[in-house]
Amino acid sequence: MIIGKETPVCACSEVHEDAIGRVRKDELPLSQVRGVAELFKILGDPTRLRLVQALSKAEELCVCDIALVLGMSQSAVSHQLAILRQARLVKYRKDGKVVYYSLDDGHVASLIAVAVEHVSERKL
Amino acid sequence: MIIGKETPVCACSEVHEDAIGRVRKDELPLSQVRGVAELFKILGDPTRLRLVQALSKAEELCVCDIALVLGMSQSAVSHQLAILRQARLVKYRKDGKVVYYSLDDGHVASLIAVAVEHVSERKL
DNA sequence: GGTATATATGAACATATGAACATATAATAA
DNA sequence: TTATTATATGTTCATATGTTCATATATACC
Repeated sequence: MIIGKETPVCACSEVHEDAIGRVRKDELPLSQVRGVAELFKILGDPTRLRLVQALSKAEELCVCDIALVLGMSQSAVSHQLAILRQARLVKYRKDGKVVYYSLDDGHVASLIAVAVEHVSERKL
Repeated sequence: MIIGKETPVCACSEVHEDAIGRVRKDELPLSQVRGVAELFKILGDPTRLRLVQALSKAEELCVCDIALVLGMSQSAVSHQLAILRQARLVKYRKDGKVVYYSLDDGHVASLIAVAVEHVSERKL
């Protein structure tokens, strides 16, 4: 097996140069790959997915609302919101003691829509 | 804090009934939420993302090709392919000793495209 | 000031995850 | 048959993750 471009580790002869060339032509820069992977990873948790989904339906929700809708503790919700905040998937607005969260971007909702469609269309 | 619909755990009075009602109206069934989350989770790893991305550029690639392009060991590639297979994101075709993998579905490629767009458009 | 409420954060814990290594399977060739 | 090649799988290990509990911060009210 050949690791990377230089180090020969195996004698794998089944290499398809043309296909490999096509793939190498438009590889995403690693920074983008990492960014995209992180986005998917964040959405790859049922709790956060439901949270984002809830926010996409309501204009905005306070932490208390979210905890109620998702049936989770305030602490758990707050932790997840912190993660979504760091990834800038949500934005927030403070009104007195209450903090209202909303989606920061429409892209995320459409991402989920495409994913739902894909999952729904699966033939068993 | 109120957990679920019944159990009062806190005296949170900042509940917005109307917004909550709207959210509850079209909640995704849990099975779909899980399915979508799993899809995102699988794509939420830089290695697998690069793998899928590579497959979306080439028609098909053998395991050896993938290992070469991604600079990984055959074993690591095979493990990741097993995960993608289980999730039915890829399909394969055997030709003698060689196994050729390809994307099972165009949706996945477009999912990634949307995500790339989202990540790219981020203002710093 | 002090108290209550809404949210945030830190620590601890159990579980999940990805990589590395060794080994197993399957197919071809000799 | 044995040897070789391409791929698959099992195991181990270090690390990451989500939740819970306890506590901290911030704002409003008395």
